[in-house]
This record gives sequence, structure tokens and C-alpha cells, in this order.
Amino acid sequence: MKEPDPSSPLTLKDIARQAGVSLATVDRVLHNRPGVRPDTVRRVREAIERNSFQPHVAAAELARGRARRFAFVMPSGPNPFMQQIESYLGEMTGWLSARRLAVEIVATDVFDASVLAASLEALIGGDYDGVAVVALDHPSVRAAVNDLVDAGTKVVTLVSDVPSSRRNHYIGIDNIAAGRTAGALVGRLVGPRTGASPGKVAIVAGSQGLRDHAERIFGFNQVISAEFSHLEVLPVLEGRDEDERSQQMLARLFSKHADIVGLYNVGAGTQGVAKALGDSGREKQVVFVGHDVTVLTRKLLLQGVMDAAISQNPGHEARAAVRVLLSLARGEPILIEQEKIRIDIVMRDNLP
Amino acid sequence: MKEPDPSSPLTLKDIARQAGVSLATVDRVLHNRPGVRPDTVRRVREAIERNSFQPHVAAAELARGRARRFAFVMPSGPNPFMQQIESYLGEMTGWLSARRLAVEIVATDVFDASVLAASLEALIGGDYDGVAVVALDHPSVRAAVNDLVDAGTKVVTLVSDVPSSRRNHYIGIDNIAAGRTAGALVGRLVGPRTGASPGKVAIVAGSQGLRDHAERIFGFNQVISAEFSHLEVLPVLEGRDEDERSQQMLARLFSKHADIVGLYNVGAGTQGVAKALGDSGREKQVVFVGHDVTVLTRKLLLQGVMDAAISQNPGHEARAAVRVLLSLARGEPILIEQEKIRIDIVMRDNLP
DNA sequence: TTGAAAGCGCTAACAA
DNA sequence: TTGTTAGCGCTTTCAA
Repeated sequence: MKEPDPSSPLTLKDIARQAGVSLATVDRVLHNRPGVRPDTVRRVREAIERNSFQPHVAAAELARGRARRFAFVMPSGPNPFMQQIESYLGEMTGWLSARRLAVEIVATDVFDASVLAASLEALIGGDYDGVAVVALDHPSVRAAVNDLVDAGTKVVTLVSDVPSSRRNHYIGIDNIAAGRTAGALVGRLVGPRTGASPGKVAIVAGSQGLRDHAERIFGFNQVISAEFSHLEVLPVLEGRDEDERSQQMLARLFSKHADIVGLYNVGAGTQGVAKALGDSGREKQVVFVGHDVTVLTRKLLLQGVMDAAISQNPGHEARAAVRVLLSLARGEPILIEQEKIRIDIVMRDNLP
Repeated sequence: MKEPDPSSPLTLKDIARQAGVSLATVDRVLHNRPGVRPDTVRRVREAIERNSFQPHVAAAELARGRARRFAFVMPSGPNPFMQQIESYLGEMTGWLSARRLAVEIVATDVFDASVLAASLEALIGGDYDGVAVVALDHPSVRAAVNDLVDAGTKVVTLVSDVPSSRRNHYIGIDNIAAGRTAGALVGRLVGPRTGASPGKVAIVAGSQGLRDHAERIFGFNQVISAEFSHLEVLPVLEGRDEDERSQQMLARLFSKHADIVGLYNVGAGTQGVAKALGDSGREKQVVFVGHDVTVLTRKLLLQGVMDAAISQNPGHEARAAVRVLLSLARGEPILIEQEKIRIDIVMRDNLP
């Protein structure tokens, strides 16, 4: 690795001298501020290039004085995964305040587009440097996101994206790939067909209206039909991420089909799904794959009831969102590789 | 989330005033520097606690002026995984120089304890704030690490640890758990016993003398014998991470045992292992699990030759090492959760 | 369109 | 044992 500058504590002043201008002018060019003759801009840019000059972030941060404020717009319900994200944000307080960063959490009903949109609109003019939002993909939400961006606030979508908006970044996984991964695991772990019957696979989702759930199911079916066509995927049960409802629907399915060999739980409601599976007495025979590592799924994995959990690292998502907002606010480049959220396969022996 | 301080750009000066001392004294207490009466220390500490004061890192960084230097002591051979780590370090140059951090890579023969120890000793007095080292667990290496630490340099071990040394931190995975994960995957993917023969599993390692390889094998055997006792693990082949040697040894094994159903490649030499497997004509029947995502393993996963790769994220390791060294040098707390390296299971559909 | 100068909050040398 | 003070490298008025 070569450092571009051997031992170059080069400063703005050096650049200013080389370009034959003052500190203030270099600063203007550096931040694309108006009021500099094009010719001067060029001279300064050249000096910067020539020395591959990097302004010292600590100095910049100190000089601007003002603290930065970020808002996290999160679902108000008792979703364990979202609570984990919030708790990891909480663990960052020391880190945040040492950098004069403030993070505020705004709880709202992210499943109601108009409520969510209103919450977002309310942030405009609130003097936020950045907003992270668990977004529902809906026209009014998209409009609100765009309004925020137009107002100069940096916006990242978290966990759930609005690709058609002008949000600056998305922090989350590719849900189609996650569904494919789940499909491959179920297919591989069930093994080749035994006997005459095809072997059936049950799917429980919160709702097919949710973009992430729909995408996961899509990916799942893709893999099963392409590679494990000896398996028959049963119609999706919509449990609304509720334990009881999921349990009842699944119990009914189990009683109807004696040859279920695989089970994919797309969203939450895990408690109910596990209960129905247990009651069926087929815990050990059915391959059960779900999402996210929570207190419950951890227990189920250790017990051997669940075979694998597809997960995204909530701590990573929380930190990545903060870092990305900060980089965007500072106008620094983002380390894409660092901020990319991976699809984790978690089994008993690699539980985090 | 509540911020401990509503809008508290509290500064050292405020603390000084509250404690009735000067800036310098607060600074001394903050950094546990000597020359302050115990009573004064108490008063200052109280003021700090009371306000949950966090010094502004940017200001501190700027004031101390001096750039920090870190050395990364890496294997000199053509190990793709290590090259990935180096390349991710390379991608950080912008980030590093904006913080006035310099990272130097020192290539050495990490497999020769005395050479490695000498390389480490050579760094003492070299004015390094921190050293990251891919360490061989050997008494002379341990001694060199301890010497560095005693000289005031922060030391983190990378990928391979020397637990008995006084290194400040280890950045890498739990290799026993990684081996267990590999074992569980092989066991689960092979499926239940078919027919009369037990089904045999081959293991290819670099050397059982390497701590990480030995630990992986240990974990692997643990799981196979406990949970998949219908599988018979064949004696470990030591391919020294070399393609040709691995290929020859494995080819011989395949010709001797017609009933090999699983293959675990513990280290490198993947090219040779894959070749032997291909030549045996049993690519599709044998469950093949290895380590790390490289150009080659990626291809093998996509082709369906390899079934899973156990991996540790090289980019994460590179960045975590830098961040941890920086935090150690600054005397800041480390975000353990953030710096922990996970054991990733990578299959075709969740390839990063 | 450009420049001069006063800080930002801390560290470290020096003085007391 | 404690305090005073001159910067660190930027940003941001305010003046020219």
C-alpha cells in the first residue's frame, strides 16, 4: 500500500499559498460555494489535485461548531427486530456525544402511509441534518421523502426501501436474495424426495402486501421451483405477524397435510408458528427456516426446532445508518463496502 | 432514547469552572496524568460525572497534532485472503489520511516464529502507535508481542491469535465454532445414512500445527461425532495449503475410498482440492465445505461444486483492526459489538 | 470576487 | 501541585 503523501500534514494554508489565494477562497472551492471566479476555481482545484490534499476532518468538525442532529423514524409497535436497532443506537450514545451528534427517535405507525408521510413532513424545517426511516413503499411516503431531500436533509431508508424516491441511501438487505437463500436452505436440508409423495412446504408471512415479505416469497419460490421441484409449495398463509393468528392458520394447515416437510416463516409471529409446529408433533421432521435472531429464534435454534435463521445484523444497520448520514452531511465519501448489509445465515453453531 | 444531555455543548472549560480548577488540571484528570492532589482529582471527577461530560474528540485530535502510525504485519506469501485484507486497507486511504492516520504494511514470514518475532521486535522504537499482526502462537512471538506492549504500542492480533500474550485485542473468529459450523453443514447436507456403508468424510488442512486449523478440525470432529455418528471421519490430510500437494493426497484418498460423501477443506489449496474432487467424478455427490470467499470459492459455489464456505469478512477485519487500534491509542472505549467478527455461512444465494 | 482575522475545544509546554 | 497560554487546521463572519 502506498500512501499518496509520504508524510504530508499538508494544510489548507499550503494549498492557498500554492494557488496564490487566501484560506477563505480555498475553503469556498472545497465546498463548491459560489462567489469565486471560474479561473480561480481551476487554479485551486489544480493545487488540491496535485497534492491529493485531504482536509483534516477533525479540524473541520471543530471549526463548524454546530452539532448535527439526526432523526430515526421507527415503527411504534413491539417489533423485536426494530427494538434491537433502537437498543444498539442507545449503546452508541457515548460515541455520538463525543462527536457532538444527536440522534432522536421518532416512533410512528410506519404501516400507515399517510401517518408515516405526515411524520416525515413534520421533520421538515426541524433543523435535522439527516433522517433515517423505516419506509413503506407508497406514493405519499415517496413524496415526503423527496420533500425532505429537497429541503436539504439527507435521507436514508432503513430495512425497508422506497427505491423510487430520491433517498440518498438504502441500508438493508436484498430481500429477494434473502428469500432465495431461505429456499435453498429448505431445499437442501429437506434432502431428496423419499417415497412417492412430493413433500410439501408451508409459508407463513405477515402480509404479501409488504414489499419485503413479497420479495422474500418471490425469491423463495424461484429457488424451490427451479431446483427442488420435488417440493410442492402450499399457498401462503398471512398471519399479519401476529402469534395467535399465525398459529391457528398453521395448525389448520398441518392437520390438512400430513406430508409437510418444510416451513418458511417470512416475518414475525414466530412464537405462534413454533407453537403450531410443536403441537403437530413434527418438530423434528419438518425443516424450519425463519428470519432474524431474537431471544426466541435463538432458543429455537439451540433446541433444534429451527434449522436456520436468515438475518440482517441490527447493530450493523444502526451504526451504518448513523455513519452514512454523517458522511452525507459532511460531504465525505461513503465506504460502500463497509455499509453494505449482508444476508447472514445463522445456524446453531454460528449464533452470534 | 434519551440523550443524557439535552443540548449540552459542555466543554472542558465548564467542567473546570464547576470544579474550581483550571483547564490543564481537568485535562490531567481526564487522562490520569500524575501531579494532581487526590482531593482535586475527586472534585474534578465529580464534575465530569455530574454532567456526564464527553470531551470533543475532534478538538482533542486536532490539538494533539501528531499523526498516528500503525503497522500491519502480514504474511508475505500469496494468500488470497490476506491479499483481500490488504486491498481493503488500501481502499481506506482517503478515510485514513483525512484523519491523519498512516498505515504501513510489513510483509514477513509469519509461519516462522523467529522471523516473525524479529519483525515485531524491529518495530519497537519505530514510533508506532499501534501494530496489527497475523500472529503465530509461539513463545518467541508471544514475547515479542509483550515487548511491544511494554514499549507502549497497542497491539491487536489479526485472524490468528496469541491468547497467552498481553495483546490488547484479537480481531478474528472463534475457530472452534467455525469448525463446528462446518461440521453441522456437512452433516446436515449429506443427510441421513443411505444403505449399509457409514459414509466417509475427508478433511484437508494446511497443517495441524497451525492453531486455527487445529481448532477448526477439533470443532468439526466434535459435531460429527456427537450428532452425525453415522459418518466416519478419515485421517486429516496435511496439504500445507499448497494446491498440488493437496490434490495428490486427496486423489489418493478418493481412489482408496469409494464411499466418501463429505469433504472439509480447512485452509487454502482450494484449487487442488477442487481438482481432485472433479477428477474423481463425484463432484455432485460429495458435500464440499471450505473456508473464505475468494475468486475461486465464489466460482465453485456458483457452479455447485462447493456447497458452502465458512468465512470471515476481510473488509470488516481490516477496518475493525484500524478502528480498534485508533480507539486504543486515543484511550477511547471500543464498541465490542461492532468489532466482533462473525462466522459467515456463505452459500450460492447469499454470496456477498 | 477576495482576504483578514477571530474563534471552535482541546493539548502541551512553560511558568508559578 | 496548579495555572497560563499558544497553537492545531479548519469555518465563518465582516471588510475591502
